[in-house]
Amino acid sequence: MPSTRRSKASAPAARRARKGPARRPRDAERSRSAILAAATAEFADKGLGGARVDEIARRAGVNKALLYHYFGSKQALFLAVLEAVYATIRGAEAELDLESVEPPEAMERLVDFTFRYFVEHPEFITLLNSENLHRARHLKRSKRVRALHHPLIGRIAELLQRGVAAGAFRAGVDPVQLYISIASLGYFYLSNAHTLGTVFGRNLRARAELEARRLHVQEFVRGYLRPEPGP
Amino acid sequence: MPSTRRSKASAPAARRARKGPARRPRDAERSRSAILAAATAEFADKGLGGARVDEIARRAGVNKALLYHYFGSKQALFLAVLEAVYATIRGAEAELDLESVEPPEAMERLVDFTFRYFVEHPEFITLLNSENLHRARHLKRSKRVRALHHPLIGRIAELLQRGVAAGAFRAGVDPVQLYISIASLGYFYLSNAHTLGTVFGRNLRARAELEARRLHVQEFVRGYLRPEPGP
Amino acid sequence: MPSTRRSKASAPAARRARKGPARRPRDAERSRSAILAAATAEFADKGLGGARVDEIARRAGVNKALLYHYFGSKQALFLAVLEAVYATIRGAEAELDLESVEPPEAMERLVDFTFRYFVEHPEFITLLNSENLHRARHLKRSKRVRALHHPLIGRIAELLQRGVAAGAFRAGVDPVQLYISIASLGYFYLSNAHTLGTVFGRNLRARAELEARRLHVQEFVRGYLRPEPGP
Amino acid sequence: MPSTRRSKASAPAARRARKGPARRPRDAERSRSAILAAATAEFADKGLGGARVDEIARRAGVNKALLYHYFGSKQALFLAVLEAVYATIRGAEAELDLESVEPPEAMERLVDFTFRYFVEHPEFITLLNSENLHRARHLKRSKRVRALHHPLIGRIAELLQRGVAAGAFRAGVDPVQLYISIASLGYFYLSNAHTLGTVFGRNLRARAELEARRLHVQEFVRGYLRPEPGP
DNA sequence: CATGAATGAGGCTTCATTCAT
DNA sequence: TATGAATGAAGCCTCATTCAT
Repeated sequence: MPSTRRSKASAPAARRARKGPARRPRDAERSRSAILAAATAEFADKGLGGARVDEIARRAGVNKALLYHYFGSKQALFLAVLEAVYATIRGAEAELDLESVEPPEAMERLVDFTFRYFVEHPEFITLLNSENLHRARHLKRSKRVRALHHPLIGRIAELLQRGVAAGAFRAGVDPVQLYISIASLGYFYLSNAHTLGTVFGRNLRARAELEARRLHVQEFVRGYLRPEPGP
Repeated sequence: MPSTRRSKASAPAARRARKGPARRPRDAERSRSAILAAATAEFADKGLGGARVDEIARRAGVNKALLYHYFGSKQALFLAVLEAVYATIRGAEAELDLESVEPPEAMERLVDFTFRYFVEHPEFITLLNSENLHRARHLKRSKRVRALHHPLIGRIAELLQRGVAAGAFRAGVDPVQLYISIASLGYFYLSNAHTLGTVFGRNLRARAELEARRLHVQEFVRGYLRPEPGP
Repeated sequence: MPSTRRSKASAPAARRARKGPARRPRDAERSRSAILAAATAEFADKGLGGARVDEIARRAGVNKALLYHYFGSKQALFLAVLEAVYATIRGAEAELDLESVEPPEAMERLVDFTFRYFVEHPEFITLLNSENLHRARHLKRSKRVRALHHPLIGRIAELLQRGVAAGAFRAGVDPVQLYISIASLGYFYLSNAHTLGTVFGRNLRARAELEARRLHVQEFVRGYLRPEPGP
Repeated sequence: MPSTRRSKASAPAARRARKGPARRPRDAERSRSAILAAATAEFADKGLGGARVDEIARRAGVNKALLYHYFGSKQALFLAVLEAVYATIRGAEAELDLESVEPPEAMERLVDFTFRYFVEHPEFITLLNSENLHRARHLKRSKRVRALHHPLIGRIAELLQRGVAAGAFRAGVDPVQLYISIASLGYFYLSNAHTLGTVFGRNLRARAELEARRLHVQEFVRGYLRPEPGP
């Protein structure tokens, strides 16, 4: 019949004969997370457009069809990846315990965490760049993501208040602007490390360069937040 | 396309008759720059991977084969675009005349120029992001680009020196780090405006938001550069 | 670059080396009609769903991409085929010259033409069945097709009038109903020849059976059109 | 699906305890007929090629694997559907009791039944069209189906004889041809209602149109069967 | 200089079917 | 009896690139 698929043949025997603990154990949860991990890597490496569904399935060790079974489409998978990486960074951030130390140290912690997180999670940067190229089309469909960011701004606002009250920080700083600036100083450096490194003739991902940058960023934020000298 | 085509058979004859060997000496240049402009727009809009050669040719009003005739490949065209946008921004920067004003004002000019340039040239941001996704593979092949950046750093270094000497700036600031930071504060805000806007629930490209950001960046840089209070 | 295609290699030399008059002579019109012919055959053979674009391109001797270049999509190609077959049958019908003979003979001509056309153009039947399975979705988009059918009904109406006036036909016959009935008697027999042949144990496409059916249809229509006997 | 599933673990135990070896003796039958009903609807809606096994299982509220357990393949299921619909129409036909009324009325009943059955069972038409597209490949494998049609022709032959004897019908009519014609006049009208409706600009499935067609068909058959006027 | 015709090589997605429990 | 997990084999469509004129 023309419009129907032909039947298959072999392969199951071969699979059964493999070694030990059965490679694909019909564990739905494991398959799902393998796909998500593979997709994160692939999307981070090549962007949404450049990523290949074939490659994601291969990396995950599953059939392409299973990927569609679980996630529906390449784009839906991309959104799932975005939600996952956002949840991860915000989750780690939430454990910083900024409330229990003095404002200057708390701020230093936040700056350090942010910079180091970007260094250690380059996928975060490429994924967000890809999403921005697409004008946040996917993220806008997500309800989970916005909820993740309210607490972050709340904590920064509180930290600023404490610092002002203690005479450690200048007054009048918008917490959203500040957070964006803190992120900027690390994000842009890393996101654009290849072009900046090329035009300035430096390897910005070298260990010493990274450390120098981290200190510069710390000093930059600290310097800005210094209170105005009294009259 | 209609506007760039001449009527069927008459024009070429007229052309050939004009003045000897130079055949249509202007049209070649015009086609070339039309392609470049179209490519800039298309690459900026969709990234390198997402851009379509068909679409570039269509926007330029020329045949696809002509595009290949002039540029050889999509990637070579992309590099030509990158070189062009770098040349443009560095050229504009060079006209800032930072040397003829006091250091604080010169710095303010530089910060303002950088921020406004990014706002007014969104293509610059997307193109660089695309090139970074590809690990600056194209730019590394370019000899012209590195040469463009030497003067920039030199001028910033000189400006810092003048400022320190005048007691207006803190000492010990690396001009490369500073330039990267100045760029960061605008670039990241704009490059990630879609995702940031989504997660923070603000339209970061609104006129008022842009102005607020510009002032924040100015203050951020100024605050950081303040000299340490004397003992 | 991940998101771009790799370059090709050979093949053109092989093509040039082939025999005589260059198989693909860059003749747009010829390619178009080859595709249309191949598509007609393939759609007729397997239906819209069962037809394979690959197979159509193969039958037409062109690349699949060219097919998309000319027709846009499988469905648009299907509509082009439908329009072509409708135009063909209505065109042939228009040449019947029903006006110049006596009504009974004219009617006989029309019935004969219709039956024979279906016999000789089995693709017409399968294509229409396919389109009906899809609820005429494609045809509804066509503006050309409706215009083709106005004249047909007009001519049948006129023929009926002439026949009634001459005392040869009964009065009060709706030309649309009549046309549908004439078509029915051949169409259904042929469209369902496989199942009818199976359940009745007869080969309905055998020459003798076809001839018997044709005569039956002629007699059926003639019998129905006989005027009521006077009181 | 929810309504066909029992609560998690309790039900099976209760079942097993019921009365020895018969485990859930009714559910098997119920699943089977649910699948058949779902398949009938899906095949009728989309044709054999367009129907989706997933969708059939979903409509039936069972797992796809169960469908394969019962029917073996999509094609075998299609044949089961065909056999079922043939059995249904022939069964209904058998109850017409044509023998107990005068020939003209009996014929009218047959024509009416046939027309109305097609109107009320559109699935019958699409299923047969699909099977004919596939050249009756499935039906040919069925032994049950041919047996269903012998009686039908026998009864029509008998009816014709009675009618001729009574002077109500013309002589020399082949019962198979007549049956095919009766079916034609309704089947084609309905099978091709979408394309005919489109090209003639009428909604042939509107109630009034259907009634007009039914009367036309009645009159068409009656008119044809009128005896020739005596000399 | 310029073009329309043509194509090979994928890319995303779907689907009938089987496996392990 | 019944299921959720898994897959090989296409199917439609796109795209960078080349050819012939």
